[in-house]
Amino acid sequence: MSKTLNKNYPLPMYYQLKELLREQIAAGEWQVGDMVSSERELSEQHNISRMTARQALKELTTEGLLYRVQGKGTFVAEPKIEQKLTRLTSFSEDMGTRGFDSGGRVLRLELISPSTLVCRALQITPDRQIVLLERLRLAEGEPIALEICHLYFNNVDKLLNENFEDHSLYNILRQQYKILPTRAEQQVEASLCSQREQHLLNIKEGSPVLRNRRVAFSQWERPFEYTESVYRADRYVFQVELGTA
Amino acid sequence: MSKTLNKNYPLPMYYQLKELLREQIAAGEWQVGDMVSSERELSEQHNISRMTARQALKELTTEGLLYRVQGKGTFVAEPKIEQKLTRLTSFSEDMGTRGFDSGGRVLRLELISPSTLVCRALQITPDRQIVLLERLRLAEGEPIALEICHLYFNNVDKLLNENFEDHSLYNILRQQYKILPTRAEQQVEASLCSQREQHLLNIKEGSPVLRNRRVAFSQWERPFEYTESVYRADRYVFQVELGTA
DNA sequence: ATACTATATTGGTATAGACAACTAGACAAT
DNA sequence: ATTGTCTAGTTGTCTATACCAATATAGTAT
Repeated sequence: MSKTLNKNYPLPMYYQLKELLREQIAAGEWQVGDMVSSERELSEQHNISRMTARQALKELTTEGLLYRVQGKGTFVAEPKIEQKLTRLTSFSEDMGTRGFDSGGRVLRLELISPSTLVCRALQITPDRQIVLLERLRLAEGEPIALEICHLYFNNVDKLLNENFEDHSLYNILRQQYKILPTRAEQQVEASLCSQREQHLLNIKEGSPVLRNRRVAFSQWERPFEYTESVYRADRYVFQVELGTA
Repeated sequence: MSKTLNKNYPLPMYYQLKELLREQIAAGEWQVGDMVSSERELSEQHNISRMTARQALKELTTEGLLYRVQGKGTFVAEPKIEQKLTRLTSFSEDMGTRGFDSGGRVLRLELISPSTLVCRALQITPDRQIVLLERLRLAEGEPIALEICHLYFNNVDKLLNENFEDHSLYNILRQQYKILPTRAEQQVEASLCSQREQHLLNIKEGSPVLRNRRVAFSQWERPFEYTESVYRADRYVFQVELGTA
């Protein structure tokens, strides 16, 4: 019994158990794919009925944090948002090449003062310092997108020592900084490329591009990332699912 | 007891009840906002325990078909997809004008033979006839998008008599044809406008546009709509939410 | 080795009942 | 008029129990 739940206190038992499980998973007690305690184990450990433990597990399942297999157990699921966000960029490499996405040349990686736009997006004051990360994304060796990330959280300056050419940003955030992306708001629009973009993306003057602005939120509903991306229109299609997801 | 559930049959009771409720709602037995039977009513009507009825209601709630208010009851929710799809176009009219969206001039409305592309999208054979509906969407009197819908379902030809200038397509489909949009796949890309689009949208030659392809599915997982839209890039931003759905 | 069998464990379904929290309306007291 | 109180009806939480269905494992028979 690692941490007793508070009977007869404002929050329902199943809810307290949900929070506890969430914490334990965030703390790395179980990794993605690991089996968490079974319903019967939880009910004995916390002195609650199996149906109550079950409710907690079931709700965490519909929230996408866990998945269940009859006869086997309940397991920690792959984070949903990362799937969706990477599925976006991975749509760039549908032209034959498999795997080695997440590549890209780092153009800038530095500590800067945020613009007012970025301050609003990240909900911070202008006196904070943020990390700017600019990358050129490649597919089959060809440039396909220009991406400018603005990042802010505790100890964000440590990011300056990370290697973004070999590791994905989100993996680093999750593993080193305990930041779990859980939600994102994104806007997409079309426009023509600037001269700088034209050169970096290796396209003709006046070519159309897809412009992408994204604010990503952590498990604590804090915005930690504001990213502007520019995609070559001739190599990139933005895919959206509405309804089920 | 309108329709008895089949005890000891392959499908669980709560699942049968879910399906029954879905049918009753689709049949218009309850309208959006109406209160459906209470848990105790359902448990008495169908001779099941309250918890079983509760499971059906709760799952339909997480699926977005119902919503519940403690102390009041369980109610029919606004269809989710329509919210999302209309939120897209309604983003066009964020520039002051409220309300009178869904307007637009009908340019074509006729029965045609589908192209192979449309056949694949709608999962039909080329011998079927589909309805083509081309509309110019306006905001503040200005053209903002060109939209070409391809529609196929039973009695699709009746659509030729509908008035699309005053009523929304999805409202007509739901009320007259019992077709509930439940899911859509959508692709967005950027490109330059064609000469025809340039004239209709009243933009300059070589202007960038957002191109949008959408396949929408009914409650029976049948694709009933394939739509290609072209949006003026200077007046339209595509908004996406990732994660919370 | 392969196939079967028994058993234990897991989640899935279902029941019956209890009490809490909340809503809305009726009605009385102020 | 406002406030308080009661009541009936609703969903929310929780317990205790039982059995079913799918899976994993160890042991056994072939």
